[in-house]
Amino acid sequence: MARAGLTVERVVAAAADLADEVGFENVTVSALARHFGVKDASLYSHIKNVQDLRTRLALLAGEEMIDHIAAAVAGCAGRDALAAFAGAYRTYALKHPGRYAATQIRLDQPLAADSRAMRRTAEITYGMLRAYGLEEPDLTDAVRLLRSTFHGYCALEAAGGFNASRDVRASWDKAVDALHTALEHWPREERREAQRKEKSPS
Amino acid sequence: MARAGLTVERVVAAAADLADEVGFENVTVSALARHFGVKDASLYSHIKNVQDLRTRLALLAGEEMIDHIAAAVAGCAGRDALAAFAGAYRTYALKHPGRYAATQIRLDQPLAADSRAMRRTAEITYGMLRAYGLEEPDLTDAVRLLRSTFHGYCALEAAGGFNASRDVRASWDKAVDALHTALEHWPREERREAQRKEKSPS
DNA sequence: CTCCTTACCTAGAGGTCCTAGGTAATACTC
DNA sequence: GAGTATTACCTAGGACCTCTAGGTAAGGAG
Repeated sequence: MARAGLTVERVVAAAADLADEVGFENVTVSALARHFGVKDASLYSHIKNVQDLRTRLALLAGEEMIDHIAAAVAGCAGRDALAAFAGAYRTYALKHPGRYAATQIRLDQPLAADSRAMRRTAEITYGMLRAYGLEEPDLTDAVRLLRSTFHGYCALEAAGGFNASRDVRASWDKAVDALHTALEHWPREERREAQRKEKSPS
Repeated sequence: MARAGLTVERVVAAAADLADEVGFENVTVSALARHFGVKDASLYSHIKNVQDLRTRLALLAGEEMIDHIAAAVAGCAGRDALAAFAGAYRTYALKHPGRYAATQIRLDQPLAADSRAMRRTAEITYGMLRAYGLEEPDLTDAVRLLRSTFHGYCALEAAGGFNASRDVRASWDKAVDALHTALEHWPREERREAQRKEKSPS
């Protein structure tokens, strides 16, 4: 009986491909075993359990995605960096829906939670935003806004949440423009007070 | 043998509560049957299959959520309406994580896809945005931006995606402020051209 | 060529989804 | 209240999934 030559890396890589094909939630040990022409029990010498497989897949996808984004952002600043980041983010999410879904699961192992990919993502995001001259806590607020919008948009688009009446790519570009505007006119305390006074008599 | 008195409505309602307890993806026919003290096969006279159960749950949650939002937005306009919408959205999503997750699944039945809840949500959202004087296609773009940010933020927050270093509620308020700013300074074609000229010599 | 590691196996328990066909509790009719 | 129709709920069983325990054989190291 010829061996399939399984290793953790090959198993996780195959799981990633499978995730992009059939969806992250449909990545099953059995399906993976079928893909290798092997019994499911055989995979348990390489992975601890399904949870373990998914965590490894999430880490792989996280690394891949931030590499992709970092390459796009390199050498850009300000609005260009934002557009590059956004474009690379959406491209990856749409091209690799299963891997992208994997990046969104909660990693309960605290060791995995601050992986290299996590730290790099934070670095690049905060670095990109420094051009807008924000300071804490506004910087964190802005990061959360960007992450939310990017993730929400890609999740909705991938789930078919947008009807086809308007080009989805065009809306994305507009959203990125709007975020750029929001970052440039970031609401600071004095602005908000002023606006509140302005509208209070109404 | 005393009957449990099952009906479709009771089953779906119990599924909704179960979803909020254990998460939408963990709503299973078996668990639901256990909750009623009944064999799983018995539920299949009330629901077609798991997919059917989830679709019904999604429709229920969608109705509930838009009712909650509509009540909050009633009588507000402009920035207040946006804040009320956002607040009600996030409140519901955090209070009913399972139901909220249900609202995000893809409804493949075209009949269910434009349900009453869907149409009401669209009405209320577009109505809220009319105060900003946008026209198509910018209106659709703005709706997509709001949906994305709201959904993304709640999804990330519910998944524990934000660390506790900064108050999550405060970030949310800032994000809503930023969206308001973005809507007021919505990037129109002439603005973008002007900005492009402005920065092109750099 | 032997030994050791390990890739892969069989067997089996337990959970989930779902169908087919049956029994009994309720509601409806007279 | 007796007979009838409806349906809530049952048992039995197949298919697929996760995961454990313990075994066999393929490959490399000496």
